[in-house]
Amino acid sequence: MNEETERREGQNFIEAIIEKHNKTNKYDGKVQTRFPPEPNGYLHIGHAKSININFGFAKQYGGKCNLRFDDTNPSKEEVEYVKSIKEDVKWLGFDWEDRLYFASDYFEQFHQYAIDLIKKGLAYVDDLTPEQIREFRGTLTTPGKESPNRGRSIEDNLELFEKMKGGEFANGEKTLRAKIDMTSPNMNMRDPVLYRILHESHHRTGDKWCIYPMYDWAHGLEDSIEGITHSICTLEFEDHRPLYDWFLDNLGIHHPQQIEFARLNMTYTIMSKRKLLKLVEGKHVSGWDDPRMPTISGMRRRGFPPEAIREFSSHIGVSKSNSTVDIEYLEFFVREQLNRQAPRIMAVLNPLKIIITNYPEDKEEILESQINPEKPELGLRKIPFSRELYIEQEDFMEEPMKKFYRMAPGRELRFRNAYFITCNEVIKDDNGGIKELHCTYDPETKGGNAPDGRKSKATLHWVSAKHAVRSTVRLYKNLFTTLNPDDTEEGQDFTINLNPDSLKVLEDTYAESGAKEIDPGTVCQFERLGYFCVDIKDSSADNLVFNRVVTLRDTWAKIKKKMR
RNA sequence: UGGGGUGUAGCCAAGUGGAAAGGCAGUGGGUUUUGGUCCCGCCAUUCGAGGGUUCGAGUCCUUCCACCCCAGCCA
Repeated sequence: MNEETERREGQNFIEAIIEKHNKTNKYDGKVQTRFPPEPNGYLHIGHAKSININFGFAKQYGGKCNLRFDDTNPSKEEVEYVKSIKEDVKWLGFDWEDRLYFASDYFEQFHQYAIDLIKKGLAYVDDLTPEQIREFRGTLTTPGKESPNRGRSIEDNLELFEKMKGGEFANGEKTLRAKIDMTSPNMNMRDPVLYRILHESHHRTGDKWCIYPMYDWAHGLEDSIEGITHSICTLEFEDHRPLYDWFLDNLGIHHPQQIEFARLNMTYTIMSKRKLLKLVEGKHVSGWDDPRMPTISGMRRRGFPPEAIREFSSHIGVSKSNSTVDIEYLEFFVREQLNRQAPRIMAVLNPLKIIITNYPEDKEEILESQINPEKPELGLRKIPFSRELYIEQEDFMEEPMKKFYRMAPGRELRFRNAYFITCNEVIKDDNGGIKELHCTYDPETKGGNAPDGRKSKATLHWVSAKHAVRSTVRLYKNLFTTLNPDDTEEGQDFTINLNPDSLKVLEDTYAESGAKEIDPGTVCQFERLGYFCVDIKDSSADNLVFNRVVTLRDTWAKIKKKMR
């Protein structure tokens, strides 16, 4: 086996490349990466994968990762996006320290490099219209034709380029193009445009420029200027690599290695910024940070911990195969993290009233329970108990089905942290609906244990009616009903697959009194139900609003489903 | 019918000629004051398909098939 390409098990292909470079000293053992978003939208979970890869490899190999805004197109980019991107990267737990860069900071250098290329006879000013350029480019199977302007003298090109820069031409009137090969089977090599004229002001450079560099021209230069060693991007740029290399080789400047990996796709999720924008503008969601959005800000608001997103990102791996990760895999990491960190409380989403007929009307007790059984060191919380309680409607069946071992007439079972309680009577309303349950408690079982060793088949959560905090709970489901929202009939668009039930709001819910103390943005576990996050925008002291992050794993739901 | 990529379990993904890692999902059991957590067991005689080389092939050669990307003055 070749020493230099030897691979460690469990290693991904990028690590193999980096370690090979380190061994051969291609970059003096250095690793310098960058995360290069265009500020034209909010970051989403797919970007999180890229962020994790770029910052992760830098850290893993003792290098650094820059945050660089690739702001070469003034017509699409906005400061609002710059702000949100910085916030999101930071929240995810990554630090670019003092290395915050903008492509627009390099415009002057790009311009110089363009002049170098012209002087080398490798770039020319073209007068062709956009339509003509397209015609001359040829097709996938037929070669292109050279522009009649391709043979202009270096002097003419220099002069015309200067005039382009000076604003003497209208938008689209001229371009600067590289002189490569109009017959290349790689379309990117058919004299790509380096500069276009855009009389528009830029969010950072204002009206200083009216010519703006194209991605292919700018990106390698940005990487080169910053001393990037490994320029990691997504698969669709694979056939841009020859061009990336061409520019850097012909300029004779520092030449990073471009490496392409497969972007993240997830089931029931749309990942294109353009489409996410459409959801926002079409008011299908409340904004970029709607908790149903796959954006970082949406997930943050939903209550996904950054640790979970990082763990997810590193567990999905890095490869070149186009894959779609099951959204449940993300939820697994969310649960795993939240189980560790979330304080527990009890809350009832669909209340059913219980009256403990043998419990004195005016009596109240303060019971105790662990804040988080995974972290006993956190201690106990206090929970009030009284004669009237609420339990979950789902936890009672008048005629219990097989394997249902929650509450039913005549049954005794444990109310969590409280008492063994027996259901004696079902009180109905005029329509025959269940109004309330009359029960009795066993005072000997305080805390939830029977001194005689009696067992309970189930343990229910409950809330004291008089102490409970009435709150709003928002239940979220997948935003789309289809595995791949882009799968649509001819003439339809992905919004047809929007899930009408992706948001359900419950106004009549009751949480343990301690819920009032929970800070916005904090996630707690509603025992037996799931994880809920106090909404950072809409929650207030007099109206608590919870977002459901994810449910708990629900074995009972599976059993029910199987029996049907 | 040009060029560039990718095919290993339901979903991710290691494996780079010498006994098919791991995670998720699923499934069976144990513990449990959350039908949660945790713990243990099971879950690919086969790697897109065929042919070839080899003592030996997921790995090498070859033919074929499927899927993704490219014809912006977007990134």
